Amino acid sequence: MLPEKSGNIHPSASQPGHLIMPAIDFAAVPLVVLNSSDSPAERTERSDAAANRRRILESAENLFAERGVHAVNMADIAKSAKVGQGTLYRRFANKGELCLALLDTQMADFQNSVIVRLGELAQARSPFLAQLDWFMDAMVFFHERHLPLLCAAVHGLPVMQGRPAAWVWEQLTVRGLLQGAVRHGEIRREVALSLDVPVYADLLLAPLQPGAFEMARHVDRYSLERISAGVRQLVALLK
Amino acid sequence: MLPEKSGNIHPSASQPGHLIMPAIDFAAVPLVVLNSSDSPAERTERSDAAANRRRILESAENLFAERGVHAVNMADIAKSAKVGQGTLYRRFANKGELCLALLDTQMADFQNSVIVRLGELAQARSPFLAQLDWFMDAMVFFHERHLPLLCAAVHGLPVMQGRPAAWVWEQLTVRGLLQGAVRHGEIRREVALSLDVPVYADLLLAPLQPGAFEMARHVDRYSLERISAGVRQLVALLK
DNA sequence: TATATTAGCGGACAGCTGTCCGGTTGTCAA
DNA sequence: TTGACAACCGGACAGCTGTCCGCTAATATA
Repeated sequence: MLPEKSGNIHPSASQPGHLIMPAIDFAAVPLVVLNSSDSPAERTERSDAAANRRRILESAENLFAERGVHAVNMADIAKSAKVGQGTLYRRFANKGELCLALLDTQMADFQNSVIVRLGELAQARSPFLAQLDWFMDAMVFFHERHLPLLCAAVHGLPVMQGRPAAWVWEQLTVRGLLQGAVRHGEIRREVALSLDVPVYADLLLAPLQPGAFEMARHVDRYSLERISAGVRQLVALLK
Repeated sequence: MLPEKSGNIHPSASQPGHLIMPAIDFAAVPLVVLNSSDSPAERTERSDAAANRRRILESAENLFAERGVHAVNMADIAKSAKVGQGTLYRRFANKGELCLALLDTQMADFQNSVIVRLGELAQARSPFLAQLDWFMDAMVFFHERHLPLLCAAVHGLPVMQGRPAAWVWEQLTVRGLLQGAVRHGEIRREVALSLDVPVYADLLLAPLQPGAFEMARHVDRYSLERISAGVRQLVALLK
């Protein structure tokens, strides 16, 4: 009767928890990190279920690489993973969630490189805006690389409830770097006074959203360099 | 045999041609307009087909208003319009195209008000950046008003080929105003030198794309005023 | 008005998505 | 080790989307 007895229905979609979340307070150090995985609150996953989840993700990755994301449907994935459709849908409520789960694993690698690089820049006393400049450039290339999966993810999600974990991380990172720039006086005074940091962070990220990015790349045919330069212009304008 | 004998397969989706396209050269007057409708090249529509199209759009609009866009499917619309499904799909290849067609009619009204207002501002010798500021604000409220339809449109489009006419108009208008600002020296020199007008136009519009806008409104819960202020900040930063 | 041509029409249908439910298997406590 | 319970499994199925194809009706021509 109680609909939410055991928490979320599809715990596994984002369960592996590769993604490392920045801490709440970015003021001093923008990338203090928390690892949300292995949360003791969550019951350990049954071994057969874990094996199935691994096989599903592997199969999906292979099929996507073979035929392209579009040409693969859930039944194909289930068959290739030797799993019933019901089982597949238990773990991933739809194709969008599956894509997001795959993205999470890719994103984890990206995150590591970002953390390393931002750490270096921070140690070299690089301004926050320089760090943000580098980050946005890296993001442009990362989104390009995973554009098909990103598009399939948003398209496959029947209704967007909440922001996927990967995008929360991006958002928090940009906010943190912007906030750092504000506190360190890297932004010209008249702008800093009226700057809405959370909103500006989203304005920086909006062009990288699948819809906008797809349009820019495949309709307007902008090069990655041109897009990156444009986005980083938005950073430079704050100086 | 020849697959494109008679031009496009679904001529009626955007056929009514309410949308008024700006001329190519925005340099002097940003909103010189061309009306693409009643093109003599196109064969006149058969009367029964025209009646059906009108009934389909009416029915869709009513059903959407009654139950919400999500809860209405193509079969409902066909039944309500007293038309077979084959007929419905002949005019609108999918729900997304139907939504875009409905949006076009809404957009036409919006365009008229924009043209009037920008004309007034231009006559009062308002700077281009002031016109752009007003335009972006108006756009925020317009997109808010039609957000469900916009979301359904992009979601219902199986694959995005080309930019919908309505968005081309938005893009050209922003580009035109930006270009005007550049030519009239309204932008500070060091920015103007490196400003990529087409890309910057898309950066201004990206936050209004359904995906980003939906996120800003319903996940981050930013008010319209806050979003508008943020977007207009992007305009102000050029000064 | 008669006829040919062509666009339009609509029901049937195939493929895909996401759900349901009876049966099965792992996990925990005794 | 054993029993009880919860989680898991997977095939069947219902709903929706988009296509196909034979039939109908409007338009052009004589």
